[in-house]
Amino acid sequence: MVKTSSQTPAKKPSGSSVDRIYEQLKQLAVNYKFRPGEPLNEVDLAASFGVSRTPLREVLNRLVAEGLLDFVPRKGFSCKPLDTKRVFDLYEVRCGLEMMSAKLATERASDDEIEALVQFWKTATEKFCTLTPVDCARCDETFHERLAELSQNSELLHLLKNVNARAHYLRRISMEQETYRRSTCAEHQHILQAIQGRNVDAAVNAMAAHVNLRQEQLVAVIKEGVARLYMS
Amino acid sequence: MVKTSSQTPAKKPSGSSVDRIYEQLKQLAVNYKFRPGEPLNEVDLAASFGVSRTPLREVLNRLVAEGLLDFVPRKGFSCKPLDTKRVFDLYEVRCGLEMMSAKLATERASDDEIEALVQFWKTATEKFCTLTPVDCARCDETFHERLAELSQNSELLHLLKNVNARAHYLRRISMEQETYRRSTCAEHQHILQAIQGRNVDAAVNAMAAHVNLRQEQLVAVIKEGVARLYMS
DNA sequence: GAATGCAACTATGTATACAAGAAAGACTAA
DNA sequence: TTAGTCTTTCTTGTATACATAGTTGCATTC
Repeated sequence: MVKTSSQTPAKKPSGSSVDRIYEQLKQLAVNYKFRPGEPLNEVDLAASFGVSRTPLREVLNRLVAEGLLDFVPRKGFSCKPLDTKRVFDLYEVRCGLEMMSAKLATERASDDEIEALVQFWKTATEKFCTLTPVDCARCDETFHERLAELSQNSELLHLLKNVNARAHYLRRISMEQETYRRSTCAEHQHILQAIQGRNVDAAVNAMAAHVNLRQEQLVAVIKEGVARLYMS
Repeated sequence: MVKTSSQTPAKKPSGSSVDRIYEQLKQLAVNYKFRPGEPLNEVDLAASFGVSRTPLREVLNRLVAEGLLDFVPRKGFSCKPLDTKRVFDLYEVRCGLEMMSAKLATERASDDEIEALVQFWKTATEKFCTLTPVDCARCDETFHERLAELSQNSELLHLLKNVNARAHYLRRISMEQETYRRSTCAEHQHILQAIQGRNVDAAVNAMAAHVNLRQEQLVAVIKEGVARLYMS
């Protein structure tokens, strides 16, 4: 059972319950605050958010559809387990989507849009190595999602955001190694250079190399990572 | 308002309500039995399924997360509109996923698995041109999903199923032109030959050509299709 | 001591009631 | 007539109650 940030459930401010608890519960899920496979007790969870089971279950159903939780009828909701195969598959799909993203961004983004992203990453780079792994992960995520926006394909962006959410915890693990924090900056710059040069193949290859490196790393450290899940 | 198949809501057989109505409602959504943008009245819809609003809303939330319906707080659920841009984006993403699928299947499927798919399509081909457009669409969908299974990547398969569901109605439109029904058989065989020859590039290119052809056709006929949506 | 069956308990599935926000309509005033 | 506002009605948001399936633990029996 996870404690929510506020220990006093007696507050119910603005906006609908569903809106409020959706984001909170999603954060708990993507950060694996529940142990993999852990069954979620609806009554306890609802109480910890200060709502009834009805809106909670609506949120849980959404998260199941997004692939962030599991559900078995008459058994209930549970945290999605993480195993090597799933990590591999997730990153393989991510790689494919990111390659599309790089290709389309190179073909479609305006010079100004590219320049804005370059500036964003230049600013990020300066502080990147001083950030916590969690903030690095978030920063990295933002970079990739802003890049996907340049593809001008909202369906692609949506899918990539979903995959990124599911890979969020993995990205955190990845960013805990200083080596990878450091190489991220160079690799992103490499990708950006290819896009600025309007070189589709170079951009796609740079992106593929970037994601594949993480995939290999993650599959390698996943056992340690999974072990750590059980400690937290 | 859409009438469900059973006009007598007084039956409640086995299985949970959610399980039962999920599939039904999904079919209504993917076949655009609701007009694009049409608001869904929860009370009426629940009554037509013979259930209360609680399980209905759980299903609706799932379908929103799957991208099959829209939702605006305090306004409710509505059918997702179809426009040219969305069709284009959807097929562009589909193309990318199918190319991944073809690549991985070529690399990973066993000879037996490929042979089974070849046999499946040989059988399908014989009756394909005599089928209704709806059955053609379903058959085509099955082919692509079975191919995706050979990629041995369940995340890819899951994403592709989702995209296929959202494109289901478009596929039906596509299959209404006899030209496209006919060319589908040849193109699928072309893809299968490349996979059997373990020629990754050929398989990917054949798949890309296959999907892109539909994309172009659909973007062209989408106005007519959308008009027809309002007639049905 | 192990296994089977019963009983109490726990958690999920669904209906219903009520609260509250939006929409539609009616009435008044300019 | 038209704009504006008030009222009524309809729809959604959420809590709660109850039904039912699943689980646990204890007792009885072999």
